[in-house]
Amino acid sequence: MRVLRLKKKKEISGVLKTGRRAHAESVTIVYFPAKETRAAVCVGKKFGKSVRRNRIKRLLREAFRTNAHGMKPCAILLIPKVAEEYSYARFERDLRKLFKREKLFES
RNA sequence: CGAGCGGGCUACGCGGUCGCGGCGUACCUCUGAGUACGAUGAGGAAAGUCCGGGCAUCGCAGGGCAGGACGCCUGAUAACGUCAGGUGAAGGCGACUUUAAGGACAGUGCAACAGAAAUAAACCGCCGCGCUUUUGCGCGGUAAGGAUGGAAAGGCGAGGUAAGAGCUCACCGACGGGACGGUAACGCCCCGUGCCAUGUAAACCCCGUCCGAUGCAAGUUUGGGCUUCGUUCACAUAGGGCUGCCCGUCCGAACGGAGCCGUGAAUAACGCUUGAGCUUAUCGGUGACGGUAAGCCUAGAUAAAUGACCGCGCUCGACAGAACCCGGCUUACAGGCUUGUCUCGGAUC
RNA sequence: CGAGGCGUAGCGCAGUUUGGUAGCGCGCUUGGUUCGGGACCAAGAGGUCGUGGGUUCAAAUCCCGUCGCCUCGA
Repeated sequence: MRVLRLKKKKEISGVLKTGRRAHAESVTIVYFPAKETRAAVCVGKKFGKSVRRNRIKRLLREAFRTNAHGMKPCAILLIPKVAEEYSYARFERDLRKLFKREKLFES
């Protein structure tokens, strides 16, 4: 399935204001119920140079994409935490944990 | 064999599954977009933004001052602060490397401390004369020696002298003139001048050359109509425009606020990738580079696309991600491959 | 994309224009004063001048490169 992206600044700041937060070891999510599932990844300058930032975005995006099946539709922000090392396995594990805890799966 | 020097190339590869950007074709359609297939999709530095240009706009912008950049010569180039070939200088046994390398009789400034003296001369010395004659004092000559300093009046040897001194001579250096070679920087040879005068222009400056400003968030198109108010100006003055200023020149209109309806508004499209383009061959040139022919089309996103997992191989993979586009410079970088009538040392024939 | 500024002792700043000695305040150490502490007085320590080159006899200062931080404009 295709994951829609969350683009507009208004929408993002809206989610940040009114959304619900949940934290894990490697990532924080902020979400708000919506008509369709739309996601955005936030990686600022503090994470390093562009190659490093791109790497984080790709890992996180991929982890979200492969685990977003059967989710309740919502607008969601994915915010990684600053760390020495980033791996796909850790992002995937933490995202699954968060989705379960917040009961975002429909079934 | 060892140690070097110079140049060039490359930047993990292959296969499978899932996924992303734009493109083409086909299909469906609720006109929002979607589905399938196909080919395609980051770099040598994409980086830093240090230079140069294209392109765009500012009413095509002429002159002067100010300001900035550059600075051996010749060439290459669209242009350059870049590159190539040379000259001089410095370093290295050498291959070779480095070089902001115009001007200090146009002027101004600075040279701390030390030292007698820093652009001007005599502290200790040395020598002569006079006095005294144990020491020494005075006058004069001198710049060889000592001491200070980054720098002390060309260097070194010989002659010469009371002691000395380019005072004289040879060699080297400097300056001036001439011949020859070279497009030139300059080289080399000959002759002359005993050489009245330091360093610093990455101090101000002088000379020569060049520079209009702003930058793709440039800019173009679409999206709007009505009412009302205000400011400046149309003889001159004044006002306005692309830079700090002045002169010249151009303009007849330009700008701003409020309300109503309408409204996607850091929005959509264009700019946006065919270009001083790339590859191969060949010709000219020492070379940078240029000419000709054939072939090729090779990212174009806009919160921003290259990833994840599995398998195999090896040397176990560095620095690092296009954002208008080119030419350079600078900086970062695991390694691997390759090359030379190249250099030095050792051994052997 | 473009423009500008800063980096000096543990902290906050002078010194850079015009090159020769790095200084001020707070803090620190030692001594004095006090019954003791504070305040005060006296003495002292402490700086690769962000970093790598260059110019110069000599560089915190002049020039070039580079690193980090901050601010501003579109």
